[in-house]
Amino acid sequence: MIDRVKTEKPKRGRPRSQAARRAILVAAADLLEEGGISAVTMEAVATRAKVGKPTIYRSWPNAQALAMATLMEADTAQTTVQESGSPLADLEGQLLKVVEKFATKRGGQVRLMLAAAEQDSEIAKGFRNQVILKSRVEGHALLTRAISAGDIRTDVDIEISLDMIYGPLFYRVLIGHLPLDEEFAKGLLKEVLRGLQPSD
Amino acid sequence: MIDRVKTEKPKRGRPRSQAARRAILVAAADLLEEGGISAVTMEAVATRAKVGKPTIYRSWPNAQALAMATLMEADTAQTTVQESGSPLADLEGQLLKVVEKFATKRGGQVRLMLAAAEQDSEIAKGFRNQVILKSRVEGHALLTRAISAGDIRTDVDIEISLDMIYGPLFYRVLIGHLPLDEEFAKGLLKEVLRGLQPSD
Amino acid sequence: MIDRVKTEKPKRGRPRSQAARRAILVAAADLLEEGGISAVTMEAVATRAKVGKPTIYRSWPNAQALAMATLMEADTAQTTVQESGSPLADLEGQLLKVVEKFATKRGGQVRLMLAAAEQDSEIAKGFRNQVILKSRVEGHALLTRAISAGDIRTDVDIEISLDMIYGPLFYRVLIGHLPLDEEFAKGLLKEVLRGLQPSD
Amino acid sequence: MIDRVKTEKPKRGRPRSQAARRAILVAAADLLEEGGISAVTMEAVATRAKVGKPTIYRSWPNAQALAMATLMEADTAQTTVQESGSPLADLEGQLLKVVEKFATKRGGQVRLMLAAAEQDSEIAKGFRNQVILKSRVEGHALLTRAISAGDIRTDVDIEISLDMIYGPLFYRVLIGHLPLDEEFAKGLLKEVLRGLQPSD
DNA sequence: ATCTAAGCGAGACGGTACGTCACGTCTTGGG
DNA sequence: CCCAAGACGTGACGTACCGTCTCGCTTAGAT
Repeated sequence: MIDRVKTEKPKRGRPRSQAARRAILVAAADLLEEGGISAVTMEAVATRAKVGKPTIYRSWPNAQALAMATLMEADTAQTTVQESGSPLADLEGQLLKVVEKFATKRGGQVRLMLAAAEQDSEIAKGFRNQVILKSRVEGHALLTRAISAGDIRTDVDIEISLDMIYGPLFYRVLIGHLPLDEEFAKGLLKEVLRGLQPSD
Repeated sequence: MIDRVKTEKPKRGRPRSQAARRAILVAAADLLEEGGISAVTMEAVATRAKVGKPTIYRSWPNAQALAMATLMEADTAQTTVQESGSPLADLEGQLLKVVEKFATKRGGQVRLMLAAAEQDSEIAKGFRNQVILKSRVEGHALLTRAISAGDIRTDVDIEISLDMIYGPLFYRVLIGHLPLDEEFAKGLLKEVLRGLQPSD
Repeated sequence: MIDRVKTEKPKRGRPRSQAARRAILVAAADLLEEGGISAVTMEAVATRAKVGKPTIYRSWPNAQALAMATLMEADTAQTTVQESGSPLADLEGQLLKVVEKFATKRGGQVRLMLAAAEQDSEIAKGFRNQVILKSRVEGHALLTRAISAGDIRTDVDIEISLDMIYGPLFYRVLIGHLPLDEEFAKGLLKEVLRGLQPSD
Repeated sequence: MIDRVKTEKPKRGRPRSQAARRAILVAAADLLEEGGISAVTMEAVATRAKVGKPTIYRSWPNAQALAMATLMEADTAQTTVQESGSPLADLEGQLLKVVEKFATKRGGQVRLMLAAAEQDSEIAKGFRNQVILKSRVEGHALLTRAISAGDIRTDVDIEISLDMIYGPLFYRVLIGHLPLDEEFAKGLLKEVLRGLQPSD
């Protein structure tokens, strides 16, 4: 709570209430948990947070944006990566983290209901980038390091490889035809790496 | 336990109008194309199809179900694959068909908005099975044939392999971080097969 | 009470008409009793009477007409008048009968909800004539006889007098500002007659 | 210091729009005039008044209540009586006013369709009190004054007398068996008074 | 120490769509 | 050849949220 940065704006008038913002996000998160994405209505959030609707609209343009923001908020705590060992070991570690994150009901199914959100709005893109593609971006770095380390052929298409790793994860989360668990993640990685490793 | 099959339905009363059913689906499809999933409202469909709302509700329980049914209906026209050549060649052919199907804006983006539908309802499952998993099921057969033909190692995990093939496709469709095109599909298949083929 | 005399023999196809009619009226009467006039819907009657809606429409043009017919039907049993003693005594007797008839909840309040029915349709007029004005017509005869008998002045306006007698009854039934009971009926008649009787 | 009285309601939130309320009542009145009571539908009123349906429901619980309120509103414009002359003369004046009010097609027939409204709801009672019983209450005062003035016997039952005066009026309005006009009102009053006046 | 602009909770506003109900008509197939 | 069953188009119902707009009040930085 430092945030004491000198802002250039004059910023007159009463500042936005941080308490209100927090209450809104908490209320939205509760509703999300209880009734899924469709339960996060402005009316319900306002009532539960004991906040006026305009106060919500001052910070989020519509209900969907608020829901996404709620999901992203809940996601920011999740950062710790281990960073030790070889790149491929790190990759497996990160994959297991992703599995863990999305294997729970509300951590997975519910938040991914949102994956296919209606529009290409800025907030939707932000959601995708932060919640869904973050791991892929991390994987990109790991894969690059693995190439440098000689663990992977130099001629692989990194983008395709990344999709081969992360695509199946979200495929299972979204479609749910088969369970998403550690065993699957490990098997997947093994199978993918078999094709990526140097043949000699 | 199970209801004894007394279901020789007498089928009394006036039968459902096929003309109405067709008009509804056409209207819904048009609206879907024009304004996306959120344009498929019962009111609009009823008006456009010149049909009473109760007539729609008699066949579909809510707007979302109708939208899904519309997508599934449009999907049944899908041509069956060629079935010539080797299993792996057939697999590539089928993959390209899937790409073609989802690469269009309305054929892809729009219909997959629905991928992450709200509930585990029967209709949602049907949608997933028919529209999303159908290709995967076909792929299963092809992969099995490829194993029999000796084109693929006998010890591969078929489920994981299938996810490695189809997962990335839907990953790109849903998240849209990179384009879904023929080149990607071919490169993906090549990379996947490299890991699956016998080492000799 | 028994009208199930010779319905045993099969009729090989044709006239179920009277049974249907009776079933409809019974169902309508039941619904009227249970939920008031607004409960008498064609759908409910058809379902309860196990009769097709068109069968009802064949006999009554709409739901309101059916409801009125139901009320009229129930009213026809009511005929017995005493016809003894002087005209004025008979008048009091008849008045008490009317009070009794409308003092019950469903016999009064409910059926008179209909008094102010929507239109001047033929059926509505019939209802008014039979259920509401029947007693007034009887009263007309009694008053005429009373004049002949010298119990009432010869110069009274009979129509006004009748309205003075029956108007207050329905006024209380409809508006309900004060109870409709024997005491009121007797007091009313006494007061009215005081003005009508010869002054000498 | 000054004890602040806290009796007033805080009355938070945006106040109800009087413009909307007026527009609704005007629209309802117009529809009532044009198509009778059944034309006063929430949809039609909302459309014509350019008002959202919930705005109407915020003030009236259902269509019937709105229709009654419309009639009552239209009734408040009613001119107060003259108040000069003797009580009995005043009574006649008031009676003629009532006749005038209900003799018109829309001022009478239409508004009295409502007399027998479905339920004992608060709004229905209010309607009865204001539109139908108001004149009776005024009549009560006049009759009491007439007794004090010695124009009427002291032993009459006032309630019965009032019903004898006003009952026939509404009887004719509701049932319509005979016309409601000045002549009738005057004749009625004369006949009633004949019984009420002192015999000497 | 005031002024005053912006934020606050509350809630009414005009809308749109919902899903239900009953209407009165039409269309089957079984008795 | 009826007639029960039930689907049809119509249209109003009353509800839920939407996103916007007053209200009368804080609140806190600028005057």
